Amino acid sequence: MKKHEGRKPQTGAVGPAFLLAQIGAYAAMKFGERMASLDLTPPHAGILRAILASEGTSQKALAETLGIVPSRLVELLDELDRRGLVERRNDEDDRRVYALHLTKKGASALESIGRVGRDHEESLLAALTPAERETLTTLLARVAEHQGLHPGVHPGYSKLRRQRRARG
Amino acid sequence: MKKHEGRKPQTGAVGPAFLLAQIGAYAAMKFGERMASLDLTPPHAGILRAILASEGTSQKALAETLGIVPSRLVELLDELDRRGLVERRNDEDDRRVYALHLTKKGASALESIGRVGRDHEESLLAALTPAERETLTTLLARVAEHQGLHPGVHPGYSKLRRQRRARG
DNA sequence: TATTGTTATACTCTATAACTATA
DNA sequence: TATAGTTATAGAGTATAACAATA
Repeated sequence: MKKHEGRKPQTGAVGPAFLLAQIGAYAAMKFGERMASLDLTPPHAGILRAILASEGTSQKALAETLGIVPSRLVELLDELDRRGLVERRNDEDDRRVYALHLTKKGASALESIGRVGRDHEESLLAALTPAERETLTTLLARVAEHQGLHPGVHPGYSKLRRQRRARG
Repeated sequence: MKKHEGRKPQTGAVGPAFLLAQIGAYAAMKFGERMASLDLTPPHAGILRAILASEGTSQKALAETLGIVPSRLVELLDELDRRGLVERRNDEDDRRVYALHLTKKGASALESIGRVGRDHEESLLAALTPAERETLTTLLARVAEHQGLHPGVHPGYSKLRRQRRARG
């Protein structure tokens, strides 16, 4: 059976770069599903984590850290605030800024998020042994670091997806 | 050594699942940038690849394969058609359907996409040795297969991102 | 005059629903 | 009556720009 005709050119659809994009999108989607069970979204999780990491931060600084635009952060915080997971405390020195804090409820939500995240991870990597997961994590961490990705900051597509189509 | 006090709760932001989502989004974004230099988008690349893999397929079948909705495929094909990369040939037997084919120009574009993809991969994995890339690819392929992801089909977020927030 | 947080608005992407022409 | 492809419309998500209060 002549084969050389039907052979497909290598278009990169099966290499590691494609696999990373494919699995990454899948992982994000699955995590979103699990977050929905807590009535939260992945961005909410990132905000709660970031506030824990630097209690008392301002919205400006937090937006900077997460790589999102302040106006968007407002709405996300509105929801967390409304549900009593975060607090916007007035800053005595500068009355323009809010100091962001986690409430008890917020800390507890963060623990639930952690559980959900571990379940998610377990399920996602079910095909691999513990040693293999270790190897994978190490390799991925090196790639992330080399690319200058900030630990714990998901590029929600914020900054970078900028350049659309070149010409019309 | 007491550990339980100062330790930050594990929220899963540094584990492999998060790294996969983070790097995956980054990889998709970077690939999109490179595709823009060809005045194409990642979905266009997927369509060209899929048509090559099954020349003469119908829009319905292609939409099914790619996991996108027919109405969306129309617009993407319109652009590729307008630019002479694909052809919609009339099917003799059933005049409702088009048989999709790659033009010479389309095949050539696909080769450019392949080059772009290899450059992309090289740049993305620059931190790893060839042997490590091999290891990474193998592990990722096993994860993808175990999760039932179709080779070469990016879940553009099509199907799955469905379930929004639970309650309002 | 510059800055923090907010509101109003616009744009992109993608899906659902209504439509046409064939079958 | 059902199906392939198309057009019209709507929704989610995110950004930009204008704004009010404070510095």
